[in-house]
Amino acid sequence: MLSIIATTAKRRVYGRYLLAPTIKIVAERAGVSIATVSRVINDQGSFRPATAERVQKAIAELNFRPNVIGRSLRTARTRSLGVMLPSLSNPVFADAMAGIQDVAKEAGYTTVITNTDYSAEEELTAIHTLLSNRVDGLILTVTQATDNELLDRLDAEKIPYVLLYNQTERPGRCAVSVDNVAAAREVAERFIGLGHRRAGMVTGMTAASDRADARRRGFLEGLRSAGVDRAPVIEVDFVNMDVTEKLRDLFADPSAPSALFCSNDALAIAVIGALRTLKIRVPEDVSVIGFDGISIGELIEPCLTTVEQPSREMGRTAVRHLLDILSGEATRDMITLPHRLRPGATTGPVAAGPAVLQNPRHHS
Amino acid sequence: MLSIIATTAKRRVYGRYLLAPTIKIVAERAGVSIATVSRVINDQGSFRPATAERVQKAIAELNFRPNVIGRSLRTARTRSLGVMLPSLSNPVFADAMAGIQDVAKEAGYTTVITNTDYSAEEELTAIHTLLSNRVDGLILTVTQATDNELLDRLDAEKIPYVLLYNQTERPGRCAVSVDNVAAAREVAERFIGLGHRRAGMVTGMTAASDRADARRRGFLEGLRSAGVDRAPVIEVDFVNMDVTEKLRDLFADPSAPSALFCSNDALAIAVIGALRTLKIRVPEDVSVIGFDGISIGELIEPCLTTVEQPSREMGRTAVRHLLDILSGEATRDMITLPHRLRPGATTGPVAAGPAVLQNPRHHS
DNA sequence: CTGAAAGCGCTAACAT
DNA sequence: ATGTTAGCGCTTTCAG
Repeated sequence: MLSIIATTAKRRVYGRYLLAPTIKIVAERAGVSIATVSRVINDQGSFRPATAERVQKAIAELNFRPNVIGRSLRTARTRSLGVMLPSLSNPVFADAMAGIQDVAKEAGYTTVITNTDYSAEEELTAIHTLLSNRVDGLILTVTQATDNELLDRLDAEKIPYVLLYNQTERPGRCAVSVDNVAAAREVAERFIGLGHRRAGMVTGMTAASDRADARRRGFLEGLRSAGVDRAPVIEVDFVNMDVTEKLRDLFADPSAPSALFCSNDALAIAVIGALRTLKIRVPEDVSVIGFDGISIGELIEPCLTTVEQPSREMGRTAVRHLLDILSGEATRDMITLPHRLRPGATTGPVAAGPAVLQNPRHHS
Repeated sequence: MLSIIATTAKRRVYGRYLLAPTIKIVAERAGVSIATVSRVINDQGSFRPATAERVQKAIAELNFRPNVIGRSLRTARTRSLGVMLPSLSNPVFADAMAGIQDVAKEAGYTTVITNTDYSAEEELTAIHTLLSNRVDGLILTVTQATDNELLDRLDAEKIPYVLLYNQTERPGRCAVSVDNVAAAREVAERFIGLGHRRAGMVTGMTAASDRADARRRGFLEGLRSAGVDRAPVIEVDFVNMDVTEKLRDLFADPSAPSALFCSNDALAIAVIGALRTLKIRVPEDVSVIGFDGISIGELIEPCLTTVEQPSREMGRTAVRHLLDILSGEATRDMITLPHRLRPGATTGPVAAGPAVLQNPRHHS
């Protein structure tokens, strides 16, 4: 099966593919031992400049690239990081990934990436894959960080990881996020400040996102502090996009909200689109605030009011923290980065009359 | 330095980290040889069901994950694919990456990802990294695919790769893309059909993108076929965003274009923003067409007219093709996927009067 | 059906 | 300053 035909020492063939030169080939060509080649490659130990030169020459001529597989097997380190994110289609995660790469590349680490499509089940297989590949550490966004068997197992096995976007009070479980609860509270305060008394929330499946849940809690808390005790919260599965129907039902009610907080920007944009379909004007009839601060939000019309989180910087921070942990230089703690309520044009004062649909089912 | 303390056979420690169990530990626990464990893991060769059961039990109890590093070293295959893209911040590449992952994951391949920030120099180091990691194949978007030493070297070393987005006539250099020239020609025809005679193009650095160059050629060709021989082409470095100044100069001319083709959507969106700053209305004063079909385009106001390319499907196709090549089942050829001129609201008939700035420098 | 053993490419301890 | 050698975890002949 494995047909390695050594035509010459330099051109080894595996099936139809050329096999890359090894350290041994380099050693032969340079007339030194493989140990010396290794020393030169890694610039450690001692060797004469002249020797190094011969080795470098052989390396260049052979187009030799050290096989990190061999190195990893020997050193029990791969200099690679495993990244698990829900999706790359949502710019908030793509931006975070860009930040992750910024720092990882800089530090000489490779990134292996997996996505879960927001499924807790996929998380299991994704992590399994990453760990089979013996990544040195993990950057993870999980559906739920507080009661999570998977994370418990990582803890038990002492596998270094940093959560990204997730927020948890579990001691020793380190994460990089904004303060979702506080941010959502500010959103409520903003609505109240604009005179809204009937405010609601549209959230993705809270079961699939502890962030969404934290934002809901903060929002309701904020409303409550202002004496608003009841607020409709609708959960939409925006993969299947039943947003319009859910909103149609919501606004059929005469006491429908005059302000909507959406648990993320992608959702907010979908909501604004749905409201347009329902002939409900933003912000004249209903104010909308999103969460994430993806750059699209600034480009749509009207420009989206949102809670901005520094996604790229969060990615960078997560890797820095992970690398600190790997080098034993860090205590495992939570890092909270500052958010910012970014003003836009989807928010305004309460409308004179209610935004209720007269005959909801008749609107297309 | 390397302090492996074997407290028991099951809990080996490296520094402060637990070392994962090996096939040898599993073998001891199951009372078989490592060869048998290997057979069971890979379900090949023959073994008694009862034996397999004991092995599986040991695997489960130890939470054993086969070390793919060891496997890769032995088999000279990693079941990983290297992906090199200019950036993940541009949704067009993030979408392609999502497609890449769809198929790679399905086929049991891991993806290692690197980005080049549109720099040809970074391409060298990125590929070096990927190849040092001995990925089985590469998916690449390069600045320039036709005269490219790097690709020549990959060819010489018989390293399997598939280009994505790049389009080249070089035989044997396989790539997945749309027909950029034809698509751009259609854009010109559309403008002509709307009555535009003065059409221009805004393009990213063509040196950094053979796609941009192909689109420019097709566009000019299309105009020429309609008897329009001169068209301004302005190149902008949209990383540094000098778009507004460049456009201000362009529209200072009384014979300024009434239609602009932008070489990609991110640029088109920036151009529309800049035009707004300059008080030039889209589409009343100037029509705009982009390229890519990123989903943001449909959300901005006015909704962007653009050439849609099936990014996610392109990513999927690239991986499928690469896997075919890896298994020797494919000829190395180009795959052209269909594009589609997606209608939007940024295009309209020629305005009555010219869109020339009266006193350009005085506009903010 | 199972085990013993070689060896993938590399690093690092130990010689010299 | 350099060479020799063991062995990282695994697959795969080759024996039995």
